[in-house]
Amino acid sequence: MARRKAGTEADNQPTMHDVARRAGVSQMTVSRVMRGAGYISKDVRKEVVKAAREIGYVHNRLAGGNASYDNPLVGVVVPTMQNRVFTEVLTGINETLDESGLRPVFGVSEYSLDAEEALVFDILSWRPRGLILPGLEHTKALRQIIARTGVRVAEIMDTDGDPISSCFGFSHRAAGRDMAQHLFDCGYRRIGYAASQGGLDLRATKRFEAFADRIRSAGARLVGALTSDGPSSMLAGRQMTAELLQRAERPDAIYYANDDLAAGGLMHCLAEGLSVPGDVALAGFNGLGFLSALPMRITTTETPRYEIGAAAAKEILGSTSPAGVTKVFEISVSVGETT
Amino acid sequence: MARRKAGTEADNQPTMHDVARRAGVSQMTVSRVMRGAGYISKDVRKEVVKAAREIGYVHNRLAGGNASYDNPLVGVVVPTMQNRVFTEVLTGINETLDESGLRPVFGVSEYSLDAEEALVFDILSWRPRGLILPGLEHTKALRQIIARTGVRVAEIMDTDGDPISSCFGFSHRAAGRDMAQHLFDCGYRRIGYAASQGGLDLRATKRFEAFADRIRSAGARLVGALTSDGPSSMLAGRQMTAELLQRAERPDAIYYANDDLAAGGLMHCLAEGLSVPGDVALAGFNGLGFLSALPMRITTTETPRYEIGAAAAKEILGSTSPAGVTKVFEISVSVGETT
DNA sequence: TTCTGATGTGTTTACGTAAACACATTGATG
DNA sequence: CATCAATGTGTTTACGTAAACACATCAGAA
Repeated sequence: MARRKAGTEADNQPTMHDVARRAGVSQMTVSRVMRGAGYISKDVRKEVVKAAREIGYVHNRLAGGNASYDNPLVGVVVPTMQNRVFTEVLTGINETLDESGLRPVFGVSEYSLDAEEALVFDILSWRPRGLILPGLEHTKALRQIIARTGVRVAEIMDTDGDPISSCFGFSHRAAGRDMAQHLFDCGYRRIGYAASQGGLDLRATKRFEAFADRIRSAGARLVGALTSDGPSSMLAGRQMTAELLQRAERPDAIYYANDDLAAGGLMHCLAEGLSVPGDVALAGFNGLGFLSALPMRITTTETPRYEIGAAAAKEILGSTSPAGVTKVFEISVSVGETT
Repeated sequence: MARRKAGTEADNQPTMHDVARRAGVSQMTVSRVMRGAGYISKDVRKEVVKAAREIGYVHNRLAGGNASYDNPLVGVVVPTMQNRVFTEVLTGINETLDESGLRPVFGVSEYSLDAEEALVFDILSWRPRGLILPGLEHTKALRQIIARTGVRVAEIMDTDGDPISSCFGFSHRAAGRDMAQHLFDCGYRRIGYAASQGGLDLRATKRFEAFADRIRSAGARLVGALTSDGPSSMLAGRQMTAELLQRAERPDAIYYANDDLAAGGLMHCLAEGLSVPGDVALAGFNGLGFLSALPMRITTTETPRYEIGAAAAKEILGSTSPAGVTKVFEISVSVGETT
């Protein structure tokens, strides 16, 4: 039987040797069975599996894992868990990794690049097979350590910038510009804007900058831009909408940093008896599924969250493409209609 | 310099020995600095940190990790990522673990106990410090392996059942019963019910059973119970509500398995011009924050998602309490009012 | 028939860290 | 002033797995 630090009571976990002894084979054979690698005869495999089950052996990846560097962990950093967008990305990542027996180790950066750096240093200590990071902006130290360790990295959600190696996303500048154009084309001229996260969301900022540029160059006016602190929520959207609509120069359309805020805006309108888009048009971002359940539709930009997560995960587990893959996903403005 | 499997090109990651050589100390001293354990003088610490930074060394937990069994990984299984409830639980878990330098490795079971079993076997191969599992129902094999390995386990969300060791949650039967009583006390007598996940959500089922019992024993009638497949969503809630309200015996109150479904019901009512709770009362479950942004309030049961996650995480990292902790959190029916 | 490559199993050793133990040095305590 | 505990650092060794290599056996090809 395997022993462990003297005195650690009944903490003697079985090892491959124990399984091997019981099955009458060598430890190496057990290792091959556990990993499903190499040639193993049906009979031996059955014996080994049976022996392992009988003594309650669980494969220990920490052990040899440091001698062989093929570690089925993938580090994943997301900016927040409060936004459905990232849970959908995570779902795409998780399902794709699952198929290949990889497992995500994750951290939440709360939109802080310094926190992201600390997270990545920590996660790298697990020698992950790859890293999935949000956005293209990172600290210098983070870029350095990634270059030094040579870990495979997939950046996601954004393509406006300089990727470390591969990235999967779309252009937020284009998204902002297109929405501005769309609102202008629909005849709106006094535009409001509402965001959250206190401006830490760099991709939302990119959208807004491109949006504002186009609004102005087209000849419309940005009549108010609010940013709330903290995570985005319907409530924050509702409150900012109320504030925007009380202004002297009242907007005829409002662009929100995301659908949650926009839906909150819609709730304000419902509560106040305002018609959408008659009294004020609302535009969100992401195209989350719950929009289709609302009593009125709002305009939004459809983004492929699940697909981005899945593509990034595939990149990590792929043996192909050493570096330099940039996949730009299609996004499309979907025009809301009142039901 | 450290070498690695011959021929693996520039894949020679530095080791503690390299750092030690550069800093003029022993490998063990580097180990102590990296872990922040043992006694280290300020000067030596500074030298070591500097040397590590210079050569780009990242601590490798896989290596010695198998000799010492104090592994800062915690396995976390959630039934779904589609429901805000679990992302809030995850947030509580993550933030609490973060403070102690632990990291979650997670898996999604999709409400399947067999999938949960497979996930746990996989996660156990990382020799996690502990395991956080949803609910009290698990496969026999899972219970066995947990007993065999002696891994610390915290079950969460539910207290109606027989915990493996410690559990953190509340009684779903009580929640269902209380809501039934509340609706009865308010005078509702024809009650509808709507759920999702095709009945796989065992905790929702417990709520419903206790709810239905009380409804009947109190003398009201359950006039319809619908269950949609797939994850819960506002859209599913809206559709089921439409269906329930078309029935011959039209419900005067509807209980939903969660707030998303209930909010969908509210959207149906808004779209149809029905007054809530005048024409039909709606009751959800969880008390999610977005309810406060809706133009009308619905009744719900407040559950402490974040707190449950945080408590479970604390239990895992606590050296106290070898086993047998059951913490039942308060839940409360919060009555909706029309704004 | 002999050779060859696929199949199946064992032996030896490396992996990089951390525990265990040993041993200075220092400052405070009695 | 001797003793002791706290502080600081080094040496040796264990951890459990998987790579590398070795060596059978066997079927089909040459």
